[in-house]
Amino acid sequence: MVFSKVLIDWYLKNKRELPWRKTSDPYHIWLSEIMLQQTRIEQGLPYYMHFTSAFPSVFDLAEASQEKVLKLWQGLGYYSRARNLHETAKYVAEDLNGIFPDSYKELKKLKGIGDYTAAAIASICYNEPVAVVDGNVYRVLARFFDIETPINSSAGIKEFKALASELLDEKDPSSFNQASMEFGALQCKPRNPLCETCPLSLGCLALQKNKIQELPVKLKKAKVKKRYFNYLVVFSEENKTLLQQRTGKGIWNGLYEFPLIETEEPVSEGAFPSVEKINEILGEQELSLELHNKKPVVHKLSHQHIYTHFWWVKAEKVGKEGIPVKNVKDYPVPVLIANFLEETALETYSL
DNA sequence: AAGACGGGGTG
DNA sequence: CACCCAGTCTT
Repeated sequence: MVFSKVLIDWYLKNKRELPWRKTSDPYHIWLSEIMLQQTRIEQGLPYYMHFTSAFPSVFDLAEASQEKVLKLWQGLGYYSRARNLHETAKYVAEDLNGIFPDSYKELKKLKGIGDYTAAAIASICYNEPVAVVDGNVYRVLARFFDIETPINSSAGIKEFKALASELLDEKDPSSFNQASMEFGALQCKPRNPLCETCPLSLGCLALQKNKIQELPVKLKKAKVKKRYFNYLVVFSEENKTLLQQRTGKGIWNGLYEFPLIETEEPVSEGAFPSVEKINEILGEQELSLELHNKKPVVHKLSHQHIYTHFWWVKAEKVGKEGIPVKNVKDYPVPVLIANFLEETALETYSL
C-alpha cells in the first residue's frame, strides 16, 4: 500500500471535527493557519471562534482597530502574528478587493505567511500540489524513514520538504497534507505514540530499530534569560492610572502595560526602584510607593523568565495620559498583566 | 545559521 | 524541569 493512501484512509476515519474543516474559504483557512502556528488546536480553537464571530469577513478584520485585534488575540502569544494578520487583512481588503492570492508563490509574499502557511492555504483552498511540513510532519517522516538530520537545520528543512513533496498525493493534496498533520498529532505523538495500532507500523524504520524515542532529532536552543520588571501601578486622586504601549522589537510589541522600570538585578529587599525614573514617568510630585508582592511573580516565556514586582503608587495627578481605572480592562495586555488584574481586581481599589 | 518571539500542556 | 505545539521574521 502506498504511504499517502494509508495516511488518507486513516485520516478519513480518525479526523477531528473542526470548524475550519467545513470550508475551503481562504479567509477562514488563513485565519486558522495563522492562529495555529506553534499553537495547539485546543488552545487556538476558542480564539478562532471569537475572531470569526467578531470579523466574519476579511473586510471586517481590515476595518477593525489594531487595539481590538490585539485584545481578541490576548493570551495567544506571538503577537507579531496578530499585527501581520491585521496588515495582510488590510492589504487584501483594500488592494485585492478582498480576494486572496490563489497560488503558493503569491500567498508566500503576504506578511505572516511563510512556507508552511502558503502551502497549507494553496493546497486546502486551491488544490495546489504543494506539501506542508509542520512539527507533526517532521516527526512522522523522521520516524518512518529513520532520518537523523536535525529538523531545525537548513539541511533538515530542505530534506524533509523534498521528501514530503515526493510522498504528496497530487490528486488530493488537501487531504494528504491535513492527514500528515493530524496523524502526527493523534497517532505518531511526540511522547507515547500509538505504535500498537499504527497503520504504518510495518514499514516504520524507527519502530524496527527501536528509535521512536530518539526521533526526530532537533538542535537545542539557547537557554533562557532572566529579567527583572518593576511595574508602577498608579492611582491618582481622580481614579486614573497609567498604561504604556510597548513598541520596538522586543516581547509584547503593541500590547499595553503599566509604566515599567526594568533593572539588571532584582531590586533588593527593602529598597525602591529608581527615583529618577519614577520622576520621569510621573513628574516631580508627592507620592507614596508600596510594594505589592514581596515575592516576585515569575512569568515564564519560552526564552526568558521575568521576575516581576508590582508597586502601588498613589499620586496626586497622572497628567492627560491618565486613563480611568475602570477602562484598563479594555486594553490588550500581556498575560502577566492580565493575571495581576484578575488577582487584585483593580477597580475595587479605586473607591 | 542562529535568535527572537508567548503561552499552555505533558511526562 | 525539558520538550512540544498546524512557524515566521530578523539579524
